[in-house]
Amino acid sequence: MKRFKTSAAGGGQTQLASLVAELRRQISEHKISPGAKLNEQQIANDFGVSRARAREVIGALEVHGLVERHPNRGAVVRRLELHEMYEIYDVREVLEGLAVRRAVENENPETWKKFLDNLTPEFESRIAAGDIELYEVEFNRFRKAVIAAADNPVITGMLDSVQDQTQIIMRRVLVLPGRAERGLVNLKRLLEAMSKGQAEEAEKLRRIGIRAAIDDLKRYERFVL
Amino acid sequence: MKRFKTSAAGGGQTQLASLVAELRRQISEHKISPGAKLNEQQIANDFGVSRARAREVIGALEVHGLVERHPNRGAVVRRLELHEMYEIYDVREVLEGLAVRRAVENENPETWKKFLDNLTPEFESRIAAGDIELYEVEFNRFRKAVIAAADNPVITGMLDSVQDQTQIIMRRVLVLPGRAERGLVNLKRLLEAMSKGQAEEAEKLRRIGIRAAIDDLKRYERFVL
DNA sequence: TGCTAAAATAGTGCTAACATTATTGTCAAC
DNA sequence: GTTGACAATAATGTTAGCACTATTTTAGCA
Repeated sequence: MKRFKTSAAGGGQTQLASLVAELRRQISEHKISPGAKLNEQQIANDFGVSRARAREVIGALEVHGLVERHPNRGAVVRRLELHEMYEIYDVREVLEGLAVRRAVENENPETWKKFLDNLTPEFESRIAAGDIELYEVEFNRFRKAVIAAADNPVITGMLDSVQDQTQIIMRRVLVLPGRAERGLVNLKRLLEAMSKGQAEEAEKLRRIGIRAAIDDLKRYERFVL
Repeated sequence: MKRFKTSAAGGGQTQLASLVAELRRQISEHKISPGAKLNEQQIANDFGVSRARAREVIGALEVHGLVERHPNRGAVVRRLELHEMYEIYDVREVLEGLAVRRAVENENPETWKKFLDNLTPEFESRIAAGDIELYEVEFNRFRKAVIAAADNPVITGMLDSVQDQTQIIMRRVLVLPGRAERGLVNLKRLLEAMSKGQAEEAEKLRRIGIRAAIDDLKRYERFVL
Protein backbone atom coordinates (compact mmCIF):
# COMPACT_ATOMS: atom_id res chain seq x y z
CA MET A 1 0.00 0.00 0.00
CA LYS A 2 1.28 3.35 -1.02
CA ARG A 3 0.63 6.20 1.30
CA PHE A 4 -0.53 9.28 -0.60
CA LYS A 5 0.52 12.66 0.67
CA THR A 6 -2.29 14.69 2.15
CA SER A 7 -3.30 17.83 0.31
CA ALA A 8 -1.33 20.05 2.59
CA ALA A 9 1.96 18.28 2.02
CA GLY A 10 3.27 20.81 -0.43
CA GLY A 11 4.74 20.25 -3.86
CA GLY A 12 2.07 22.35 -5.53
CA GLN A 13 -0.05 19.50 -6.73
CA THR A 14 -3.19 18.59 -4.85
CA GLN A 15 -3.67 15.11 -3.52
CA LEU A 16 -6.51 14.65 -5.95
CA ALA A 17 -4.40 15.58 -8.96
CA SER A 18 -1.65 13.19 -7.86
CA LEU A 19 -4.07 10.35 -7.37
CA VAL A 20 -5.77 10.93 -10.68
CA ALA A 21 -2.44 10.99 -12.47
CA GLU A 22 -1.48 7.69 -10.86
CA LEU A 23 -4.75 6.00 -11.70
CA ARG A 24 -4.54 7.29 -15.24
CA ARG A 25 -1.10 5.85 -15.55
CA GLN A 26 -2.20 2.48 -14.25
CA ILE A 27 -5.22 2.40 -16.50
CA SER A 28 -3.27 3.48 -19.56
CA GLU A 29 -0.65 0.78 -18.98
CA HIS A 30 -3.40 -1.77 -18.39
CA LYS A 31 -2.12 -2.40 -14.87
CA ILE A 32 -5.77 -1.88 -14.16
CA SER A 33 -7.41 -3.69 -17.01
CA PRO A 34 -10.30 -2.53 -19.14
CA GLY A 35 -13.42 -3.98 -17.58
CA ALA A 36 -11.90 -3.95 -14.08
CA LYS A 37 -14.09 -2.74 -11.27
CA LEU A 38 -13.04 0.20 -9.17
CA ASN A 39 -14.59 0.76 -5.81
CA GLU A 40 -14.25 3.63 -3.43
CA GLN A 41 -13.30 1.66 -0.35
CA GLN A 42 -10.70 -0.37 -2.20
CA ILE A 43 -9.02 2.70 -3.61
CA ALA A 44 -9.11 4.34 -0.21
CA ASN A 45 -7.39 1.27 1.24
CA ASP A 46 -4.90 0.91 -1.60
CA PHE A 47 -3.72 4.50 -1.46
CA GLY A 48 -4.24 5.23 2.21
CA VAL A 49 -6.69 8.06 1.67
CA SER A 50 -10.19 8.72 2.85
CA ARG A 51 -13.17 7.26 1.11
CA ALA A 52 -14.28 10.79 0.32
CA ARG A 53 -11.07 11.37 -1.58
CA ALA A 54 -11.33 8.07 -3.38
CA ARG A 55 -14.78 9.04 -4.46
CA GLU A 56 -13.49 12.27 -5.90
CA VAL A 57 -10.85 10.39 -7.83
CA ILE A 58 -13.40 8.09 -9.37
CA GLY A 59 -15.57 11.07 -10.20
CA ALA A 60 -12.67 12.72 -11.98
CA LEU A 61 -11.93 9.56 -13.92
CA GLU A 62 -15.57 9.43 -14.89
CA VAL A 63 -15.58 12.96 -16.20
CA HIS A 64 -12.36 12.18 -17.99
CA GLY A 65 -14.10 9.31 -19.75
CA LEU A 66 -11.82 6.61 -18.41
CA VAL A 67 -14.38 4.85 -16.24
CA GLU A 68 -18.05 4.27 -16.48
CA ARG A 69 -19.97 4.66 -13.25
CA HIS A 70 -23.17 2.94 -12.36
CA PRO A 71 -25.01 4.59 -9.51
CA ASN A 72 -24.96 2.48 -6.36
CA ARG A 73 -23.05 -0.26 -8.16
CA GLY A 74 -19.59 1.00 -8.73
CA ALA A 75 -17.29 1.97 -11.56
CA VAL A 76 -15.79 -0.05 -14.39
CA VAL A 77 -12.74 0.85 -16.43
CA ARG A 78 -13.93 1.56 -19.93
CA ARG A 79 -12.84 -0.52 -22.85
CA LEU A 80 -11.76 1.49 -25.81
CA GLU A 81 -13.71 0.48 -28.86
CA LEU A 82 -12.06 0.31 -32.19
CA HIS A 83 -13.98 3.17 -33.70
CA GLU A 84 -12.89 5.30 -30.78
CA MET A 85 -9.34 4.44 -31.57
CA TYR A 86 -9.74 5.90 -35.02
CA GLU A 87 -11.52 8.96 -33.70
CA ILE A 88 -8.74 9.60 -31.25
CA TYR A 89 -6.14 9.10 -33.89
CA ASP A 90 -7.68 11.70 -36.15
CA VAL A 91 -7.12 14.15 -33.37
CA ARG A 92 -3.69 12.85 -32.58
CA GLU A 93 -2.66 13.36 -36.17
CA VAL A 94 -3.37 17.06 -36.15
CA LEU A 95 -2.03 17.64 -32.67
CA GLU A 96 1.27 15.87 -33.32
CA GLY A 97 1.58 17.80 -36.57
CA LEU A 98 1.01 21.02 -34.69
CA ALA A 99 3.55 20.09 -32.03
CA VAL A 100 6.18 19.40 -34.67
CA ARG A 101 5.46 22.67 -36.46
CA ARG A 102 5.83 24.68 -33.28
CA ALA A 103 8.92 22.75 -32.28
CA VAL A 104 10.58 23.65 -35.56
CA GLU A 105 9.63 27.28 -35.14
CA ASN A 106 10.80 27.42 -31.54
CA GLU A 107 13.98 25.39 -31.47
CA ASN A 108 17.42 25.61 -33.00
CA PRO A 109 17.60 23.26 -36.04
CA GLU A 110 20.81 21.81 -34.60
CA THR A 111 18.67 20.02 -32.07
CA TRP A 112 16.93 18.03 -34.75
CA LYS A 113 20.15 17.52 -36.65
CA LYS A 114 21.47 15.69 -33.61
CA PHE A 115 18.53 13.33 -33.63
CA LEU A 116 19.03 12.75 -37.33
CA ASP A 117 22.69 11.97 -36.78
CA ASN A 118 21.67 9.17 -34.42
CA LEU A 119 19.98 7.34 -37.26
CA THR A 120 23.14 5.65 -38.44
CA PRO A 121 23.27 2.74 -40.88
CA GLU A 122 24.01 0.58 -37.85
CA PHE A 123 20.87 1.88 -36.16
CA GLU A 124 18.88 1.11 -39.29
CA SER A 125 20.19 -2.40 -39.67
CA ARG A 126 19.37 -3.13 -36.04
CA ILE A 127 15.80 -2.01 -36.65
CA ALA A 128 15.66 -4.10 -39.81
CA ALA A 129 16.91 -7.03 -37.72
CA GLY A 130 13.98 -6.61 -35.34
CA ASP A 131 15.30 -4.48 -32.51
CA ILE A 132 11.96 -2.76 -32.00
CA GLU A 133 12.76 -1.57 -28.49
CA LEU A 134 15.65 0.44 -29.86
CA TYR A 135 13.34 2.15 -32.28
CA GLU A 136 10.77 2.75 -29.60
CA VAL A 137 13.23 4.29 -27.18
CA GLU A 138 14.72 6.60 -29.80
CA PHE A 139 11.36 7.59 -31.16
CA ASN A 140 9.99 8.39 -27.72
CA ARG A 141 13.08 10.40 -26.90
CA PHE A 142 12.53 12.41 -30.06
CA ARG A 143 8.84 12.83 -29.40
CA LYS A 144 9.41 14.11 -25.87
CA ALA A 145 11.83 16.66 -27.22
CA VAL A 146 9.28 17.82 -29.77
CA ILE A 147 6.57 18.24 -27.17
CA ALA A 148 8.92 20.12 -24.89
CA ALA A 149 9.99 22.39 -27.73
CA ALA A 150 6.41 23.03 -28.81
CA ASP A 151 6.06 24.63 -25.37
CA ASN A 152 2.29 24.59 -25.27
CA PRO A 153 0.71 23.03 -22.19
CA VAL A 154 -2.64 22.66 -23.92
CA ILE A 155 -1.12 20.49 -26.62
CA THR A 156 0.83 18.56 -24.02
CA GLY A 157 -2.26 17.90 -21.93
CA MET A 158 -4.31 16.76 -24.87
CA LEU A 159 -1.58 14.51 -26.19
CA ASP A 160 -1.15 13.00 -22.74
CA SER A 161 -4.82 12.22 -22.72
CA VAL A 162 -4.59 10.71 -26.16
CA GLN A 163 -1.60 8.66 -25.12
CA ASP A 164 -3.38 7.34 -22.05
CA GLN A 165 -6.03 5.79 -24.18
CA THR A 166 -4.04 4.46 -27.08
CA GLN A 167 -0.62 3.43 -25.96
CA ILE A 168 -1.26 -0.23 -25.32
CA ILE A 169 -2.79 -0.80 -28.71
CA MET A 170 -0.17 1.23 -30.50
CA ARG A 171 2.59 -0.84 -28.93
CA ARG A 172 0.99 -3.82 -30.58
CA VAL A 173 0.97 -1.97 -33.86
CA LEU A 174 4.65 -1.20 -33.48
CA VAL A 175 5.57 -4.86 -33.79
CA LEU A 176 3.56 -5.43 -36.94
CA PRO A 177 5.53 -6.51 -40.02
CA GLY A 178 7.62 -3.65 -41.31
CA ARG A 179 6.02 -1.01 -39.08
CA ALA A 180 9.21 0.06 -37.41
CA GLU A 181 11.06 0.21 -40.71
CA ARG A 182 8.40 2.34 -42.32
CA GLY A 183 8.28 4.50 -39.23
CA LEU A 184 12.00 4.97 -39.43
CA VAL A 185 11.83 6.09 -43.04
CA ASN A 186 9.23 8.67 -42.11
CA LEU A 187 11.27 9.75 -39.10
CA LYS A 188 14.34 10.37 -41.21
CA ARG A 189 12.45 12.50 -43.68
CA LEU A 190 10.81 14.34 -40.84
CA LEU A 191 14.09 15.06 -39.14
CA GLU A 192 15.57 16.22 -42.42
CA ALA A 193 12.79 18.74 -42.85
CA MET A 194 13.12 19.83 -39.25
CA SER A 195 16.89 20.22 -39.57
CA LYS A 196 16.26 22.63 -42.41
CA GLY A 197 13.70 24.59 -40.42
CA GLN A 198 10.86 23.59 -42.71
CA ALA A 199 7.97 23.84 -40.29
CA GLU A 200 5.09 23.18 -42.65
CA GLU A 201 6.81 20.33 -44.38
CA ALA A 202 7.57 18.80 -41.00
CA GLU A 203 3.94 19.12 -39.97
CA LYS A 204 2.86 17.38 -43.15
CA LEU A 205 5.34 14.56 -42.70
CA ARG A 206 4.42 13.99 -39.10
CA ARG A 207 0.82 13.76 -40.05
CA ILE A 208 1.68 11.27 -42.77
CA GLY A 209 3.55 9.20 -40.20
CA ILE A 210 0.58 9.08 -37.85
CA ARG A 211 -1.77 8.26 -40.67
CA ALA A 212 0.52 5.42 -41.77
CA ALA A 213 0.53 3.89 -38.29
CA ILE A 214 -3.22 3.94 -38.07
CA ASP A 215 -3.47 2.50 -41.57
CA ASP A 216 -1.37 -0.42 -40.37
CA LEU A 217 -3.76 -0.90 -37.50
CA LYS A 218 -6.65 -1.00 -39.96
CA ARG A 219 -4.88 -3.50 -42.11
CA TYR A 220 -4.08 -5.88 -39.26
CA GLU A 221 -7.05 -5.28 -36.99
CA ARG A 222 -7.85 -8.94 -36.49
CA PHE A 223 -4.33 -9.63 -35.26
CA VAL A 224 -4.01 -6.69 -32.93
CA LEU A 225 -7.23 -6.85 -30.98
CA MET B 1 -32.27 26.88 -6.23
CA LYS B 2 -32.30 24.20 -8.83
CA ARG B 3 -32.88 20.68 -7.68
CA PHE B 4 -30.49 18.29 -9.40
CA LYS B 5 -31.66 14.86 -10.31
CA THR B 6 -30.14 12.12 -8.20
CA SER B 7 -27.90 9.66 -9.95
CA ALA B 8 -30.61 7.08 -10.24
CA ALA B 9 -33.02 9.33 -12.07
CA GLY B 10 -32.32 7.87 -15.49
CA GLY B 11 -31.42 9.68 -18.69
CA GLY B 12 -28.02 7.98 -18.91
CA GLN B 13 -25.95 10.79 -17.50
CA THR B 14 -24.75 10.65 -13.94
CA GLN B 15 -25.59 13.41 -11.53
CA LEU B 16 -21.92 14.32 -11.41
CA ALA B 17 -21.67 14.69 -15.16
CA SER B 18 -24.76 16.88 -15.26
CA LEU B 19 -23.49 19.11 -12.51
CA VAL B 20 -20.08 19.45 -14.07
CA ALA B 21 -21.61 20.38 -17.40
CA GLU B 22 -23.73 23.04 -15.72
CA LEU B 23 -20.84 24.52 -13.80
CA ARG B 24 -18.71 24.50 -16.92
CA ARG B 25 -21.42 26.36 -18.75
CA GLN B 26 -21.72 28.97 -16.04
CA ILE B 27 -17.99 29.43 -15.82
CA SER B 28 -17.55 29.66 -19.58
CA GLU B 29 -20.28 32.31 -19.85
CA HIS B 30 -18.75 34.17 -16.92
CA LYS B 31 -21.96 33.74 -14.93
CA ILE B 32 -19.47 32.61 -12.38
CA SER B 33 -16.65 35.06 -12.85
CA PRO B 34 -12.95 34.36 -13.04
CA GLY B 35 -11.62 34.86 -9.55
CA ALA B 36 -14.90 33.83 -7.93
CA LYS B 37 -14.74 31.51 -4.96
CA LEU B 38 -16.51 28.18 -5.03
CA ASN B 39 -17.26 26.39 -1.85
CA GLU B 40 -18.63 22.95 -1.27
CA GLN B 41 -21.48 23.85 1.03
CA GLN B 42 -22.66 26.69 -1.21
CA ILE B 43 -22.76 24.46 -4.26
CA ALA B 44 -24.55 21.78 -2.28
CA ASN B 45 -27.16 24.38 -1.28
CA ASP B 46 -27.44 25.93 -4.73
CA PHE B 47 -28.01 22.66 -6.51
CA GLY B 48 -29.75 20.68 -3.79
CA VAL B 49 -27.16 17.94 -3.63
CA SER B 50 -25.06 16.53 -0.85
CA ARG B 51 -21.84 18.16 0.19
CA ALA B 52 -20.02 15.03 -0.88
CA ARG B 53 -21.34 15.43 -4.39
CA ALA B 54 -20.44 19.11 -4.45
CA ARG B 55 -16.95 18.17 -3.46
CA GLU B 56 -16.73 15.75 -6.34
CA VAL B 57 -17.85 18.44 -8.74
CA ILE B 58 -15.19 20.83 -7.56
CA GLY B 59 -12.63 18.05 -7.83
CA ALA B 60 -13.65 17.43 -11.43
CA LEU B 61 -13.42 21.12 -12.24
CA GLU B 62 -9.98 21.15 -10.69
CA VAL B 63 -8.77 18.27 -12.79
CA HIS B 64 -10.34 19.96 -15.78
CA GLY B 65 -8.21 23.01 -15.09
CA LEU B 66 -11.13 25.36 -14.60
CA VAL B 67 -10.62 26.00 -10.91
CA GLU B 68 -7.66 26.19 -8.67
CA ARG B 69 -8.02 24.55 -5.29
CA HIS B 70 -6.23 25.50 -2.15
CA PRO B 71 -6.33 22.78 0.47
CA ASN B 72 -8.50 23.74 3.42
CA ARG B 73 -9.25 27.13 1.88
CA GLY B 74 -11.50 26.54 -1.04
CA ALA B 75 -11.49 26.82 -4.80
CA VAL B 76 -11.20 29.82 -7.09
CA VAL B 77 -12.27 30.00 -10.71
CA ARG B 78 -9.14 30.37 -12.77
CA ARG B 79 -8.48 33.40 -14.87
CA LEU B 80 -7.36 32.61 -18.35
CA GLU B 81 -4.12 34.34 -19.10
CA LEU B 82 -3.42 35.77 -22.46
CA HIS B 83 -0.66 33.36 -23.33
CA GLU B 84 -3.04 30.52 -22.56
CA MET B 85 -5.48 32.00 -25.00
CA TYR B 86 -2.91 31.72 -27.75
CA GLU B 87 -1.95 28.22 -26.72
CA ILE B 88 -5.56 27.13 -26.83
CA TYR B 89 -6.05 28.78 -30.18
CA ASP B 90 -3.19 26.89 -31.72
CA VAL B 91 -5.03 23.74 -30.83
CA ARG B 92 -8.37 25.09 -31.91
CA GLU B 93 -6.95 25.91 -35.30
CA VAL B 94 -5.98 22.35 -36.06
CA LEU B 95 -9.09 20.82 -34.53
CA GLU B 96 -11.49 23.05 -36.42
CA GLY B 97 -9.56 22.34 -39.60
CA LEU B 98 -9.87 18.63 -38.94
CA ALA B 99 -13.58 18.94 -38.25
CA VAL B 100 -14.15 20.73 -41.54
CA ARG B 101 -12.12 18.17 -43.46
CA ARG B 102 -14.10 15.30 -42.01
CA ALA B 103 -17.36 17.12 -42.54
CA VAL B 104 -16.57 17.54 -46.24
CA GLU B 105 -15.68 13.88 -46.52
CA ASN B 106 -18.77 12.70 -44.66
CA GLU B 107 -21.53 14.95 -45.87
CA ASN B 108 -23.27 15.65 -49.14
CA PRO B 109 -21.85 18.87 -50.70
CA GLU B 110 -25.41 20.12 -51.14
CA THR B 111 -25.45 20.73 -47.41
CA TRP B 112 -22.69 23.26 -47.67
CA LYS B 113 -24.13 24.74 -50.82
CA LYS B 114 -27.21 25.63 -48.83
CA PHE B 115 -25.15 27.50 -46.28
CA LEU B 116 -23.39 29.30 -49.10
CA ASP B 117 -26.69 30.29 -50.66
CA ASN B 118 -27.63 32.03 -47.43
CA LEU B 119 -24.81 34.48 -47.86
CA THR B 120 -26.75 36.82 -50.08
CA PRO B 121 -25.71 40.35 -50.99
CA GLU B 122 -28.36 41.49 -48.54
CA PHE B 123 -26.76 39.38 -45.83
CA GLU B 124 -23.39 40.87 -46.65
CA SER B 125 -24.59 44.46 -46.56
CA ARG B 126 -26.23 43.87 -43.20
CA ILE B 127 -22.91 42.60 -41.83
CA ALA B 128 -21.13 45.56 -43.37
CA ALA B 129 -23.69 47.78 -41.64
CA GLY B 130 -22.80 46.29 -38.28
CA ASP B 131 -25.31 43.51 -37.70
CA ILE B 132 -22.81 41.35 -35.86
CA GLU B 133 -25.42 39.18 -34.22
CA LEU B 134 -26.64 38.06 -37.60
CA TYR B 135 -23.16 36.98 -38.52
CA GLU B 136 -22.70 35.24 -35.19
CA VAL B 137 -25.92 33.29 -35.45
CA GLU B 138 -25.26 32.15 -38.99
CA PHE B 139 -21.67 31.27 -38.28
CA ASN B 140 -22.58 29.24 -35.21
CA ARG B 141 -25.28 27.45 -37.14
CA PHE B 142 -22.71 26.52 -39.76
CA ARG B 143 -20.15 25.50 -37.18
CA LYS B 144 -22.58 23.20 -35.38
CA ALA B 145 -23.40 21.53 -38.66
CA VAL B 146 -19.72 20.97 -39.33
CA ILE B 147 -19.10 19.42 -35.95
CA ALA B 148 -22.11 17.18 -36.32
CA ALA B 149 -20.99 16.09 -39.78
CA ALA B 150 -17.46 15.44 -38.60
CA ASP B 151 -19.08 12.78 -36.39
CA ASN B 152 -16.17 12.36 -34.03
CA PRO B 153 -16.95 12.63 -30.32
CA VAL B 154 -13.30 13.16 -29.45
CA ILE B 155 -13.13 16.26 -31.61
CA THR B 156 -16.46 17.45 -30.26
CA GLY B 157 -15.35 17.02 -26.67
CA MET B 158 -12.10 18.82 -27.20
CA LEU B 159 -13.70 21.67 -29.07
CA ASP B 160 -16.29 22.00 -26.31
CA SER B 161 -13.48 22.31 -23.84
CA VAL B 162 -11.77 24.89 -25.99
CA GLN B 163 -15.00 26.82 -26.36
CA ASP B 164 -15.58 26.84 -22.62
CA GLN B 165 -12.38 28.68 -22.07
CA THR B 166 -12.33 31.10 -24.94
CA GLN B 167 -15.84 32.11 -25.85
CA ILE B 168 -16.14 35.26 -23.81
CA ILE B 169 -12.96 36.75 -25.17
CA MET B 170 -13.71 35.72 -28.71
CA ARG B 171 -17.06 37.45 -28.57
CA ARG B 172 -15.16 40.62 -27.85
CA VAL B 173 -12.94 39.95 -30.83
CA LEU B 174 -15.98 39.51 -33.03
CA VAL B 175 -16.96 43.17 -32.62
CA LEU B 176 -13.52 44.48 -33.50
CA PRO B 177 -13.32 46.73 -36.60
CA GLY B 178 -13.84 44.69 -39.74
CA ARG B 179 -13.63 41.33 -38.00
CA ALA B 180 -17.05 40.14 -39.07
CA GLU B 181 -16.48 41.28 -42.64
CA ARG B 182 -13.17 39.52 -42.88
CA GLY B 183 -14.73 36.48 -41.26
CA LEU B 184 -17.45 36.51 -43.83
CA VAL B 185 -15.02 36.62 -46.73
CA ASN B 186 -13.26 33.58 -45.30
CA LEU B 187 -16.56 31.82 -44.68
CA LYS B 188 -17.62 32.29 -48.30
CA ARG B 189 -14.40 30.88 -49.64
CA LEU B 190 -14.61 28.04 -47.17
CA LEU B 191 -18.16 27.16 -48.16
CA GLU B 192 -17.21 27.32 -51.83
CA ALA B 193 -14.47 24.78 -51.27
CA MET B 194 -16.78 22.62 -49.19
CA SER B 195 -19.52 22.78 -51.83
CA LYS B 196 -17.02 21.37 -54.30
CA GLY B 197 -15.98 18.59 -51.94
CA GLN B 198 -12.47 19.97 -51.57
CA ALA B 199 -11.64 18.61 -48.15
CA GLU B 200 -8.01 19.67 -47.90
CA GLU B 201 -8.65 23.12 -49.29
CA ALA B 202 -11.46 23.52 -46.79
CA GLU B 203 -9.20 22.47 -43.95
CA LYS B 204 -6.62 25.02 -45.02
CA LEU B 205 -9.16 27.81 -45.30
CA ARG B 206 -10.69 27.05 -41.94
CA ARG B 207 -7.30 27.17 -40.35
CA ILE B 208 -6.60 30.49 -42.05
CA GLY B 209 -9.87 31.82 -40.65
CA ILE B 210 -8.98 30.82 -37.10
CA ARG B 211 -5.50 32.25 -37.47
CA ALA B 212 -6.97 35.53 -38.72
CA ALA B 213 -9.26 35.83 -35.70
CA ILE B 214 -6.41 35.30 -33.29
CA ASP B 215 -4.26 37.75 -35.21
CA ASP B 216 -6.97 40.36 -34.68
CA LEU B 217 -6.88 39.58 -30.97
CA LYS B 218 -3.14 40.15 -30.98
CA ARG B 219 -3.51 43.41 -32.80
CA TYR B 220 -6.14 44.80 -30.44
CA GLU B 221 -5.08 43.17 -27.18
CA ARG B 222 -5.19 46.35 -25.17
CA PHE B 223 -8.78 46.99 -26.17
CA VAL B 224 -10.10 43.52 -25.60
CA LEU B 225 -8.71 42.65 -22.19
C1' DT C 1 1.92 53.67 14.64
C1' DG C 2 3.90 49.31 13.61
C1' DC C 3 4.95 44.72 14.75
C1' DT C 4 4.19 40.26 16.75
C1' DA C 5 1.80 36.62 18.82
C1' DA C 6 -2.40 34.55 19.81
C1' DA C 7 -7.09 33.77 18.77
C1' DA C 8 -10.69 33.33 15.54
C1' DT C 9 -12.45 32.04 11.26
C1' DA C 10 -13.59 29.73 7.08
C1' DG C 11 -13.52 25.94 4.61
C1' DT C 12 -11.90 21.60 3.60
C1' DG C 13 -10.62 16.78 5.21
C1' DC C 14 -11.93 12.70 7.44
C1' DT C 15 -14.68 9.28 9.78
C1' DA C 16 -18.65 6.83 11.05
C1' DA C 17 -23.18 5.51 10.59
C1' DC C 18 -27.02 4.68 8.21
C1' DA C 19 -30.11 5.16 3.90
C1' DT C 20 -30.79 3.97 -0.77
C1' DT C 21 -30.68 1.49 -4.91
C1' DA C 22 -29.73 -1.71 -8.57
C1' DT C 23 -28.24 -6.15 -9.28
C1' DT C 24 -27.64 -10.89 -8.05
C1' DG C 25 -28.97 -15.08 -5.80
C1' DT C 26 -32.30 -18.32 -3.97
C1' DC C 27 -36.35 -20.85 -3.85
C1' DA C 28 -40.86 -22.38 -4.97
C1' DA C 29 -44.28 -23.14 -8.44
C1' DC C 30 -45.40 -24.55 -12.90
C1' DG D 1 -36.02 -26.37 -17.26
C1' DT D 2 -38.08 -21.82 -16.80
C1' DT D 3 -40.15 -18.04 -14.56
C1' DG D 4 -41.37 -14.98 -11.01
C1' DA D 5 -41.18 -13.31 -6.36
C1' DC D 6 -38.57 -12.17 -2.64
C1' DA D 7 -34.32 -11.74 0.03
C1' DA D 8 -29.59 -10.68 0.17
C1' DT D 9 -25.76 -8.21 -1.26
C1' DA D 10 -22.57 -4.79 -2.70
C1' DA D 11 -21.55 -0.38 -3.35
C1' DT D 12 -22.71 4.10 -3.50
C1' DG D 13 -25.23 8.25 -1.54
C1' DT D 14 -26.01 11.19 2.24
C1' DT D 15 -25.69 13.21 6.68
C1' DA D 16 -23.61 14.61 10.82
C1' DG D 17 -19.94 15.58 13.62
C1' DC D 18 -15.55 16.66 14.53
C1' DA D 19 -10.45 17.25 13.14
C1' DC D 20 -7.26 19.90 10.69
C1' DT D 21 -5.11 23.70 8.39
C1' DA D 22 -4.03 28.07 6.30
C1' DT D 23 -5.34 32.62 6.45
C1' DT D 24 -7.26 36.62 8.64
C1' DT D 25 -8.24 39.30 12.57
C1' DT D 26 -7.47 41.07 17.05
C1' DA D 27 -5.08 42.47 21.07
C1' DG D 28 -1.10 43.85 23.40
C1' DC D 29 3.25 46.00 23.64
C1' DA D 30 7.15 48.90 22.30
